[in-house]
Amino acid sequence: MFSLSEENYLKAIFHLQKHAKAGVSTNALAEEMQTKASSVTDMVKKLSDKNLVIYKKYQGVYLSESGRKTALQIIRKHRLWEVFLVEKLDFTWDEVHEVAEELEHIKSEKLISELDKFLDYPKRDPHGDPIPDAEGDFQVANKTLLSDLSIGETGTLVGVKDTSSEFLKYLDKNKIALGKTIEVLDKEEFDGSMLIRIEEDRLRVSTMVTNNIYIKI
Amino acid sequence: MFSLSEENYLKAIFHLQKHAKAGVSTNALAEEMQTKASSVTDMVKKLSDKNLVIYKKYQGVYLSESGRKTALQIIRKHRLWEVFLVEKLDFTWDEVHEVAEELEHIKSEKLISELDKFLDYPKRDPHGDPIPDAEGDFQVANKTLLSDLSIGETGTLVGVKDTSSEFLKYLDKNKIALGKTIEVLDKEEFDGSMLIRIEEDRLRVSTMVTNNIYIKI
DNA sequence: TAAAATATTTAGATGCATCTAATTTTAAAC
DNA sequence: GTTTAAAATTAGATGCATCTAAATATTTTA
Repeated sequence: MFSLSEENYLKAIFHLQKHAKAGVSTNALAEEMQTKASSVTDMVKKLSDKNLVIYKKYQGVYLSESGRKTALQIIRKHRLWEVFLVEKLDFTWDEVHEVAEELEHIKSEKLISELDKFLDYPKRDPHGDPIPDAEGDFQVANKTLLSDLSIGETGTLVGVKDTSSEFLKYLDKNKIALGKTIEVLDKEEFDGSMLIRIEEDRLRVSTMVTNNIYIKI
Repeated sequence: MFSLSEENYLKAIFHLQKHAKAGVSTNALAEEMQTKASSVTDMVKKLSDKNLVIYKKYQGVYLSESGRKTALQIIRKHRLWEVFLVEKLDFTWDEVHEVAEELEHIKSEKLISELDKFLDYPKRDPHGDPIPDAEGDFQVANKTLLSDLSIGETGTLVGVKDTSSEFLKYLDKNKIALGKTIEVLDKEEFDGSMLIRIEEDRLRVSTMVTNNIYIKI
């Protein structure tokens, strides 16, 4: 069907498209894919020939409907494998990404539908991100960044924005985990840092942290 | 570490080496890999440069110790994934091969050791083939081809040689499965076909069948 | 053992994904 | 609104795995 590289580009465009107002720029894609702008141009042309993206020279790139569908299927696979690794193989949430990056490219409809069933149709991956269903539909959670809460507000931790190993290990160390209740006790005007309560614990966290934690109020 | 193609060549050489008395020939490898002899020569040179095989022009190719180890690790992964697919994801034994061909190339030590644990350290795959351990050691079963049994002899079905979907479906249809007891009731001198008893059932089978079933007496 | 047949290797080309260096287009600054 | 800076594209090259066609070894056959 599609090559490894093509699938990775589609995924990258999908992720960048969410945050961008206009089309995804060549440079942004090059940064995301850890490659050169000229390589991006080449690949984007190929994806355009296959009608996976809409591309006009110098105007950035957009996913087509079929490109979006394909990207969502890859993301579905990635997140299902992450659930498998954590729930069945005792991986920690900071260890799953790399391996899932490989597993997501295995081509078998049956494999994924059976895996989904085996995991009992999970709705979210270990980082709180929604898992698209076979049709590509998924719940868009109404979530807020912790940094946007005011003093006195309380919510549940439903996801993380930064999924780097370093950040996740920091969270583990401080017993900050999905599903826990967080209350904002104080907020420092100067640097935006917060004093928060997580269940029984109190903790001061910087904006590096509060900007990467999603809360549902 | 090694490319997809390199890994597949190592595996192919390993399988052909078992049956061959001398080195594996270029043509045999080309046949196994579904490619041209010239492509084989190129790849074999590359593997030789990496000390994975021993190769002298026109003399065939042998796995080196490190090549053998690598091949066994790939086979280990392939067979563990097959067990997973059958036992956890409800695949049938004729459906697993293709998917396992892809899964076997995922690169993660932890993934495989955890999978092994999750499956409770299986010793054989769904076709009865032994699963090498992390060191590459595996049990060599004392098994005989069904075609080598004489009238009156009884044994247990411990493996299949042909793992094609067609053959496995034929076995399923006739309720011939791993672990079942088989008795040779009669053998036709003319064409080698046999009348066998499998548990309660009686069945006449051709040499196409008896040459592809392994029995432990 | 010389000729014929078969097997294997070499030489040169292709497609894919990538790169560097040079060019062109667009956006920003003055 | 030119000029300058930044972004994007093109042209041409590289490495990998493969191919075809031609050349060379080896094995078989007469």
